[in-house]
Amino acid sequence: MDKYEKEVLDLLKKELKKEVSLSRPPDSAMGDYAFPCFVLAKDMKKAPNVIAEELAGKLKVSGNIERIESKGPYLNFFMKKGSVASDALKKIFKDGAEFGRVSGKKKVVIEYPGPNTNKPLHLGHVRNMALGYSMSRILSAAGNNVITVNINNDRGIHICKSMLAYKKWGKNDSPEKSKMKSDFFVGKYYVKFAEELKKNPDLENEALEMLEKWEQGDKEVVALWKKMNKWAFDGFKKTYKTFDVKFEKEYFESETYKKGKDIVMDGLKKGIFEKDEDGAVVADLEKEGFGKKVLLRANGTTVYVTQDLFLAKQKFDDFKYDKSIYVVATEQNYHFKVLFTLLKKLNFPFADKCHHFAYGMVNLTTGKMKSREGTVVDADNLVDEMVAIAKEETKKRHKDISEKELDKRAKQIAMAAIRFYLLKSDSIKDILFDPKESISFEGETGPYVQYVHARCCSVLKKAKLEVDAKVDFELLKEKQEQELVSMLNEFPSVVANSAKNYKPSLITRYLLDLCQSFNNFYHCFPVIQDDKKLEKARLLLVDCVRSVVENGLDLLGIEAPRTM
RNA sequence: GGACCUGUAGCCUAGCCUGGAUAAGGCGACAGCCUUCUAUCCAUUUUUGGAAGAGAGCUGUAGACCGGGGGUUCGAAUCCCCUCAGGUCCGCCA
Repeated sequence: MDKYEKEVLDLLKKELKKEVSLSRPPDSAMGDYAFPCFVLAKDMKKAPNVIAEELAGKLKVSGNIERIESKGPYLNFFMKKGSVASDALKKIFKDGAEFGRVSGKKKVVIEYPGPNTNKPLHLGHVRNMALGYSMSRILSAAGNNVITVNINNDRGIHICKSMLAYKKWGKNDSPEKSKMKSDFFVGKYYVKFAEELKKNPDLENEALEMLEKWEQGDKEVVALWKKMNKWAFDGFKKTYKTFDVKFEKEYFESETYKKGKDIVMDGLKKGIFEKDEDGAVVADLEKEGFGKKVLLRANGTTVYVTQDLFLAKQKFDDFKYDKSIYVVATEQNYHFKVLFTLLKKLNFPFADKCHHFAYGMVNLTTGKMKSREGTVVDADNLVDEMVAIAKEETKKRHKDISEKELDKRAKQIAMAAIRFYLLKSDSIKDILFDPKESISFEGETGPYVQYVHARCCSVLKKAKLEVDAKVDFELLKEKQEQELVSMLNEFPSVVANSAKNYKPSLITRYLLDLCQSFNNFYHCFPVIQDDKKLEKARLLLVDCVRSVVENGLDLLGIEAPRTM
């Protein structure tokens, strides 16, 4: 709540002797705040529009309130434009990159993207990375100490499948020899396995045998595993660099998959879990609606959820977090519900600090992505393709641009297009990845927002005047200007809301609205002009828009270009 | 069989948590604006047609009884119940 809202509320409270809440009128021309009078109708035994009218007459304007009007059952408050603009723009100008950020000490651990080492990162991981990256920035802006961790699923039957295929058909080939990015090289054999499996179903058993050998520490199998995992990791590293993803700590399933047993045994002792007739340890989650869940197999080995129990505790021991966020697809909703329920049953103090940040699947226009069938868009290929298109578009507009500058701009634009596209809709929803639409540089896209930033920079550069906050704020009296000011003012609460609800899409949405509003203003009124006083005021406004756009894009992991 | 999620103009989405005024944006369609270039002209002006877009611009119009039904409420896209459709999951795989 800002001080203006408080001022209005105080005035109402004084008159009504009770707490009420305000809303926003649908159109800024109808006022800055509105008080719907329905809530008073019963007590006062009067029609809401009568109450509104009476209040409008009774309430005395003061302070920053300019006037009060009744409109039907609503009481609308208009604030003094000059003081709102003065407060907002001065603060934005002064705070710069800090505007919208608050300080705090809470520790948040965020885990993503959790790759499997049997294939390269694909479009699904790209959404994961875009969300994880942006979410960590948003949380950090909202005053959290954010720690990024990654869990590598580097062992298991799926890993053995690509290993087996390489062993059988790889003929000692290597990424270097075949001039392939190393994780793509590994992925090739995962696809190969699936193809061969159709002809020879027995391969499934061979892979299982290999897994057993791996678990027994068979030298040859472990050596192959190390070799192929290194290829996978080397490839991932390059992709992470493209997406600017870094981790404070990495966990490896190969090192933790046997752990968690103690936790389960302890739970068994305390009677939280039970043994079934086959000797497996199970948790009865019928009451919660999750059925019976095996935690230790009859042979005493752990399962997926057991390992995650251990990792949750490990992460807490490592970081003593206030919040632990898992960025994992919605497919695993059930798994995380079970995991968190188990943590609660085990009375871990961090049980209710865990949050599954779920995101929907990315489907292709051609159907569902299946890495086994090779119908995926790989992260690296996607980036390459987008960069190529951005290059072409940029070339069209700048005939004599240097190759180096072109590369830089194209990459900036391509990454913005990808990130923005994946962040703009609610993360819970499945999205359809339409390559054609995603590469469009018109409409609700990252490049559109970037363009506004470039445009602001261009105006500021062309103007001969120095930008400062010593301007006559009363001059910003056009509707478009006031709307911009009030939108800029909202940025901090948008950031807070976005962090609280884990919704990066609120930032994208806000930026689109702001940019549209700015383009409208820019189109209607000249900034650079003979009236230097007005020019100065507008320049400050432009600079504040630029600043907020930059801050907003930063939260999405998108660079704000000075030129495009 | 059970659990969870999603259904909003032709298409893609926002709003749902925290109920409030006319359901907001984008794509596509249609109609315009602005700038430049070009064609028509001896020249100017006007008109018209074409092309490109200010560093990737703007405005307007048409298009939705918010999947359907019921309930709560002064008031429901929003909350509750039922129902239909789509998706995902429910393994001693990870």
